[in-house]
This record gives sequence, C-alpha cells and structure tokens, in this order.
Amino acid sequence: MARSAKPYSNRVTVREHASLRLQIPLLYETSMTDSNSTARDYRETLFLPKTDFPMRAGLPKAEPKWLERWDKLDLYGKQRAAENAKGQWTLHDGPPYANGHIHMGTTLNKVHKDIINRSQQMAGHNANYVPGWDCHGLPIEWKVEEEFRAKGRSKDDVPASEFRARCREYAAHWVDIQKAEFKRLGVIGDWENPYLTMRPESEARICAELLKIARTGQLYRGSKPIMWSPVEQTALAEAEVEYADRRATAIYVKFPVRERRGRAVDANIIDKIVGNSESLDQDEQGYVDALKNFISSGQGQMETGGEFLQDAEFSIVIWTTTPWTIPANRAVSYSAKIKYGLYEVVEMEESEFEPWSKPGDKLMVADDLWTTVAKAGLIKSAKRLDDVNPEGLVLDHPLKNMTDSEGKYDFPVPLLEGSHVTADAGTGFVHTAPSHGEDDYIVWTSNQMKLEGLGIDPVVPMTLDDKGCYTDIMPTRFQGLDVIRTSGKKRGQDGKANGEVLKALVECGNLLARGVLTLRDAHSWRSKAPVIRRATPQWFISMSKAGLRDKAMAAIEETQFWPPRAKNRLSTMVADRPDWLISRQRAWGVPITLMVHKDGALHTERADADAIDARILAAVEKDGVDGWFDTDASVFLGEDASDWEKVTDILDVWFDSGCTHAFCLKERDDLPDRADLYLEGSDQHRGWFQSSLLESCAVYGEAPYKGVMTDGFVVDKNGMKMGKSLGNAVSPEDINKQYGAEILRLWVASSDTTNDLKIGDEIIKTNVDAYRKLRNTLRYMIGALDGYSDADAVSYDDMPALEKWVLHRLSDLTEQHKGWVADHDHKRIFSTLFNFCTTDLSSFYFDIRKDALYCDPLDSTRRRACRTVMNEIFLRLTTWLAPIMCFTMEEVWQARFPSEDGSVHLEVFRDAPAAWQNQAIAEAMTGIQTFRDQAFDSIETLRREGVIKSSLEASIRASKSCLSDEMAALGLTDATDYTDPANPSDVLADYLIVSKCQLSVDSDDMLVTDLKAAKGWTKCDRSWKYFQGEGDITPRDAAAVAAFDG
RNA sequence: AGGCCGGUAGCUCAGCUGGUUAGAGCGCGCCCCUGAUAAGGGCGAGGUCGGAAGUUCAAGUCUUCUUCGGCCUACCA
Repeated sequence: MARSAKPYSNRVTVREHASLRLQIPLLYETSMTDSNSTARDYRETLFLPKTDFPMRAGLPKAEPKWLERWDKLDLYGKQRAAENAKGQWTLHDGPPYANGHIHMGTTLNKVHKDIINRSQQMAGHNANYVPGWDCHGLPIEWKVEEEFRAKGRSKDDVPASEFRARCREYAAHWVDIQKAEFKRLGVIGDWENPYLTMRPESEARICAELLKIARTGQLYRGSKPIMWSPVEQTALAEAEVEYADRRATAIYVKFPVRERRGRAVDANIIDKIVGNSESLDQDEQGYVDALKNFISSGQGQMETGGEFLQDAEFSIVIWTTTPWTIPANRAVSYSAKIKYGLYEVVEMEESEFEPWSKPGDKLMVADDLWTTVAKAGLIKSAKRLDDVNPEGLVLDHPLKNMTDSEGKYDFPVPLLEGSHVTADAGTGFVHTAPSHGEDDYIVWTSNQMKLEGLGIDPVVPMTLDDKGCYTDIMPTRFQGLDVIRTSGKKRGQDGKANGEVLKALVECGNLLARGVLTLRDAHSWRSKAPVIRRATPQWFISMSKAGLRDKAMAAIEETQFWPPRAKNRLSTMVADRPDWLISRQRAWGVPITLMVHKDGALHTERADADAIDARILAAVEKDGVDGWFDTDASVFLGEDASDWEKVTDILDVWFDSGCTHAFCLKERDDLPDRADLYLEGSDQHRGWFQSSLLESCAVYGEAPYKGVMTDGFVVDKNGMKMGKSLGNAVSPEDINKQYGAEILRLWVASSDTTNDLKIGDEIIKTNVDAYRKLRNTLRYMIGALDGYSDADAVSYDDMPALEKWVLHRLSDLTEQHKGWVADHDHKRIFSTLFNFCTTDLSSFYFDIRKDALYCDPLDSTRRRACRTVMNEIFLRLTTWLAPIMCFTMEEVWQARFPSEDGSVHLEVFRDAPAAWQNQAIAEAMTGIQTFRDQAFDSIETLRREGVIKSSLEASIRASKSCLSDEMAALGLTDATDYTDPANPSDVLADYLIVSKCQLSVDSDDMLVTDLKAAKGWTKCDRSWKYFQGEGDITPRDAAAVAAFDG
C-alpha cells in the first residue's frame, strides 16, 4: 500500500533527545517494581500461538509424500469431477522430446504451466492438463543406431521394422523417466494418459491430417539440394557431418558471353545521359528510377551488348572445386558490390604444357582476383580494357559445343545477383548449379520471375541418383558416371565424373586452368567419405496455393500474445517463410502416406481416394507406421499397383507436433478442440507455435490456440547461456535434492518469464529465504488460530478498525489477484503476496496484535476479531499461494483442516464481501502508519543512545493536530488504559507498541521518554507494558487472568 | 553475418501516455526483543537507471550510435 508522506513538523532530533536524557532524572524518581519473591509466573496464563507445524520444512523428504497422497486421493480425477463452475479452460502441452533427463528449461516450462493450470482450476475452471511427448525424430534414431553399432550391427543390417521397434522402446523409456521427473516437480495432469506422437492412433491421425492437406491441393512435390552421402546412400543432417580435408580438382572455366539483354543496357544508357546520379535531387532520382523500371519491363527485348561486346569472344570466368557439377550449371552469380574488369590476354607464360588460353582472349573477372586467375591460367601479361557491369549478361553453357552433347547444353545461362558472392577466392563469379548447393538453389529459386522473363525453365534438374551417378537426363556420354566411388578400395575417392567433365571442357575450349588443392569439406561422420549436395524430390506444403499464409496471418491477428511482442515475431516469421518442406529421408517417423503414379499423379487425386485413405489409416492405426511401410501398395489401392509407387519418405517431426491439437485436443472428449493457451520457450516461434498454426490453418482454417505465451531462456547468474560444456549448468535435480521442488517453483513464480531467467546460488538462496518467511507467516497464523472455530467469529461491524483495515486490504488483494490470474501474471501475484506478508502482516498487523492475541481475555471481542480476520487471511493466502507452493500450502492446509481426502487444491479462490471495502479506514491507516514510522524513528534514536531498549519502555508525546482526523476515523483514544479491561478496544499506544502515546495541544515536538525511569510507572509482569496503578499487572491483564483462573 | 528481443541498487522485481530529491521486498550492516526463537521487530548504508550523442524547458521513459547478453536463421527438438 502507498503511504502518503504526511509531513510532521514536530520530528524529534538527536539534539532534543540529548537534552531530554539529561532532564529525565530530574523530572522523575526511579521507581522499580518491587521484586516480590512469591510473584506469580504469568506465562501460563498467556495465550501463545500453539502448533506442531514445524518451522523447518524438510522439503526434499516431504514433497514425495504429498505426491503419494495426491496420487492416492486421485486429486487429478477429483479436480475434473469438481463443480468447476466456469467450465473448461485448457492449456495444451507442447511436447518435450523423449530423450534425456529434464533440465532447467523443461523445468521452467512445466512449472510455469502448472502454476497457470492450478490458478485457472482454482479460479473455477476445469483446467484439464494433458501432458505429451514428441517421440519420433533424428536424435532418437542416432541413439538407437549407436546401440546397434555397439552390438556390431550396422543400420543397413537391421530390418527397418526392428529398428523402428527399438526406437519406440527407446522413446518409451525416456517418457517414463521424464514423467517421473515432471511429477516430482509437483506438476499435476493426466500422467496416466498422456499423448504421445508415436502412439498408433496419433500416427494415424497425423497421416490423416497430411492426406487432408494433399486432398485440398496444398501439397506438392518439388526438389531441394540436401547433404547426401553416396556411400551410405542416405541424407545427412548438419550434425552428422564433420569437416575434413579433401583433395579437390579445382578448375577455372570460361562461360562465353552470348548476349546482353534489356534492362541493364537501357539502364546504363540512362545513367550515361543523366550523368552522375548523386547530383540528382529526390524527385529527379525518382523519375529516373521510374523510367528505368518502365524500360526494363519490356521483356524479351534483345540488345547487343555495350561497345566492348561488338565482336564476340568474351568470356566470364568461374572457379570451382567440384567439376562434376558443371553439367548441372544453370547460371552464374555475381555481386553488385564487386568491381569487375574486362582483360585481354597479351602474352602467355613459357610452359611445357600447352596453355588453354591464348593472346587475344578477353576474360571478365573481379579486379581483385585477376592476378590469381592470370597466374593459374599461365597468362604472363594482359591489358585491362574496360569496366564490366555483369547485370543482364547472358552466357553460353561451357559444354554447349561438346561432342555428343545431344543439344542438352544449348540454353542461355543468365547472370544472377547473389549475396553469397564474395571476392575472397575464385574469380568473383560463382558457378551456380541449383541442384548442388544451398546458395545456388536459393539464388535460382528466388529469381524465378526473372528466369521466366528470359524464357528459361526454372526447374531444378536432378542430375544425380542415390548412388551419386549421373542420371538419364544427362547426355549419354555422362550417364551412369559416378561422382564418388562408393565401394572397393578407393571408396570415397573421386569417381569418373570429374574426368569426363574435364575432357568435355577441354574439347569445347572452355577450360582455362586446372589445379589440385586441399580444402576442408563435409564428410560423413560414419563412413568418413565425402558428402555431396544433391537435389532430391521433396514434398512441400504450399504457403500460397490455398491461401495458407493469409489464413495464418489472419489467425495470428485473432490470437492473444503474452508478451505482446511475441505476436510481431511470429507474424514476421510466417510472412517471410518459404513453403514448408515436410519430407525427410529417414527411418523413425510418420510416413508420408502417398502413392504416386508413374505419370506424376497422386492417389489423392483419384475418384476412390476416400476408400484408399481409409485403408491406409486403418493399417497405421492397427500397426503404427509399420502398417504403411510393410504393406504393399496394391492392398491400399485395391488393384494392381505396378504403375504406382509408395512414397517412403517420412514427415518432418515438426509436422507431428504440429498435429498435437488434432490427435490430442480434437480426439479427446475431455478436451476442447481449440486450446486457450499454448505456452513454450521463445524458440518455438519457429517451432511448435508455427507448425501448429500452419497445420491447423491448412486443415481447419484457424489457429489451434486462442492465446500464445512465450518464456525466455534459462541463463546463468551472469545472464550467459547455460551448458554442460560451459560448466555453468544448474540442474533441477540438484536443487530438488538440496532444497526441494518448491524452491524451483518459487524461482519461476518470482521471475520475469517473458525475459531470460537467471539462476544461480544467490538467486536460489533468495528464494529459500522467501520460502522461510512465507512458511513462518503461515505457521504463526496456524498457531494463533489454534482451536478457532466459526463460532468464535466476530461480525464485521463489531471489529476494531485495525481488523477492518486488514479486511480492506484483503478486499483490494482479491480484486488485484483476480485480474492477475486472468492475465497469468504470477510474478505480480507472488511479489505482492510476499510483500503483504512481510510489510502488512508480519511487521504491522501481527506485531501490533501480538499483545491482544497473547494477553487479552480469551473471549474478548478484540482477540476474537483478530482471530476472525486471521482466519480470513489464512483462507486466502493459502489458496492464492497454492498454485505456486503446491506442497507447502497443502501442508499448511492439512495442519489446520486435517482430513483423509481433503486438499487445498480442491478449493476455489474466495471472493471478498463488498462490505470489506473501506476507503475511509484505509486512508486513516495510511496516516497512522506514517506517524508510526516517525515514532519508530524517534524511538530508535533513544535506543541508540542506550536510554531505552524495548519499545514498551517508551512514552510518546506529539502534537494533537497531527493525528486527530485519523484517530477519529479509527475510533482511537490516546488514553493509556482500556475503558473496559475485560473487553479492551484499541488505543493509540497499541499501534506503536509503546506503553503510552499522548497527543497534547501544547506540544509541537514528538517527544520520546523512558517509562522505566518514570515515576509511578510499573512494568506489567504479564504483558510487559508499563502502566500506572496498583498491583503487578494491568487491569486488562488482571481481567484476563481472572478469566483464565475462573 | 542477418532478423527479433533484453540490460533499473549485491539479488528478484515496480516505475502508465517523458515532469518534483528513481521505488519495494530480500540480502547486507548496526541495534532491540527472547512469550512466532535456527523465529520476530527497528534503523541504516547501497542504483543516476549498460555506455555515448541527440531531441526537449524537462528523459530511466523518445531518436541515433555503441557495448554486453539471449533466441532464431538445421533432415536438432
């Protein structure tokens, strides 16, 4: 709460105190309470907090016992069966990968989800959480392969179905382990029936989803270069590749210039007319640009090139270390940032070999690299004729004129601008074979429009088969030649392809130079043989054919994001992403259950596709993915299948997990079709959030979620990435063992999960301290509420102002809490409740009420009111904290309400009666608190001077003006004694925990004096308060003792 | 290298649309209590808001640059 800084002009100063101290002995005679040896020990007449609830939790041992109890109770089932008045609210679990132990990231993820689920449940929903696992995929495939290898069996020797069965076992093994680890964190959910991507029902539904996408024409077959090992005849992932030295034949190849087209020439002319474009103002520049665009839009307009291109015999030179890719060349890439020159060969070096160029040849190369090229080509001297702007040039393929070309190389080779081109090595021009390189492929496909404008077929040629041999789209003389030897002693060395290509280049006169060099290149980590990049047929989901991108973008608009910036990130990614490549050439995954006719048609285009699909899905549902792989196509087609081929690729695992909404949410009767929330780490923008969105939009036209929340990453105490190899990893298991899962839960609740979450010793210690504070606060209430029953309750109207104030605070908190639960803002909930416990309760309310609680007559209204309010606090604090501290709140709850089958986790959040709102008291209390702070200041000053020790020794006098309004509002008096000792009501001194506080008209200063030195004041043997009067205890205490004795 | 995001006291966090001497709790130091006691209470010392420049009468809050860190750009999940 905000305490307004109400200024008091009468603040005490140290100097004033110093003089006070001198005055005290003069004003009062010391009077000691006479030490009667027969004095009664009043301790037994006090009502001290009474509880067995231990101060120390022993969480590591206690937590498993609570888990056991909840299991026995079937807490999960009871929550489902509860009233749950607000209906379903569902957080759909993103599946962790079933491999390895859980770590800090998965811990954060599951705990955060659990806090949210439990909160929504207690807010009145049926928050049914069904955890799941991602089971297919390469990492498991690797592990299983390794296992077989250890037993001396290579993957090729193991029947596919046996291999998959082992993968299945392996995944199941880790699902069990992770399940136990997640449960240990206190996460509640349907652990008995989680979803698994590898359950046959799931696999069948994944296939069904894919077939739906195929049936709606969103699936197509394209191609893409991938890492391929011809020796193992398998695709490789980046992680399966290691880089090692390879001896390579490097060649410089000439591409004769065929022509120059439209745009570049015209643009150049305009530049020449306009002159230095830097001198143009904005409008002029805009006009020039528009003119250039206008001219260049006239497609197919042929022009002969610039003045230096008048009489042919010009070549662009490229450099490559993979000569066998030359037949697949379709373009040459250049960079607009590189300066190119045209060089005429003047004189050749003397050499025993006949060089492949001669004086008069005109070569185009990056200026920075000319020297290197000349040296390689044995060119002694040359002259630079002119600058070259490569834009718009069109070349001949260097093999155009080879013998037996079958006319297969008579096509234009365009120049394309590519950001991958540098002048570091080679010639500044990059030979571009779209089927054999990632960059090549990107440049080629991203220039589709331009290619079509030039009348060039943009298809990516498939020049190699699985064994790495030239296919039959090549001229006969190349067909069947191998790039790499796949067997025999020379396995892994160059095959026949390079040699034949070199021979053909020489025939055509387009080989400028050749050499040998050693370079680091990709090798398979298994066979150690070189890896090639090779285009293979792949399956894609189109982002545009059925408007998938638009649907996804619209769905994002309708989704709520936490934090809001997550929306921006997801939408830019979806807006920019290419078509979804979903096929993988792997073993452990869900098959792409398609059959392709030899003419290219898909079975899904057939009239009887429904029946075929039904047979496929039945087979997969029965036998899992083996049902597809091990069944002949004719069974599915219901006829002779000789013209049909079954696809053996599997699906990208992201497609699997993108289908969880289909085979979990939509299949289960106890879950809604769409989730209220998906919650994962921010890396899932490109992962699950996106795959789920795309899959769902492709099939259902809407997002599978209404809301998306992202967590940051767990980093070390310095904000640095965590890792085993970095040595800064924190393990959840260690924290569990040493402190308990509750501490991890507090860590999550107290962290800003939208940013990266730091963790380290100090942070853990902070949470351990917070835990102790909360535990003790609850423990105190349990003790104070010992024996309390509803019959003891005091009605609101009969309560002292202090109790009404606490209820007001509870009312405020109830409203805030409601909003924060709806907004999943648990950091705010935790920090607010923690501050409430320390500031409002421990140091204010409890501290003040200790006296009444311990010393008031047992059934005095004040004491009963205090316990009434404590009960209300208890009921709220425990339920509010239960989603976070699920173990301790249960322990606390059971300590007060022991039962066989009860649980705090079956409670719902309580509303606050409207009457609790009491703004007048809230404002008055703010004034009192400010006054209290300043009184404490003054007391502290005296304490430092050694005048007083306990604050009960103090008497305070202050100006009447400063508190009159507040006191009137709170019904306080500044009398020292209670009007009715048997039923005391508050006096001002109680709020300050002093024995006397008097407001006087004539005092401008706040004065603190020492009562133990004051004449006529006695220390009460029971309440330790100083009082004036007869006997050894105050009248209030006397009344209490009488009641106790009576 | 590019895209996106973040950097407020030792720690965890507040600081709305720019506006008085930047807040809280914890921790720390000192003190009190010994009837919440491996607890409880009080007081106090700690940041100029990663750094620099700029816009403005005024910037933690806007702009630019810079630095540090994170995520993403994989046939990893």
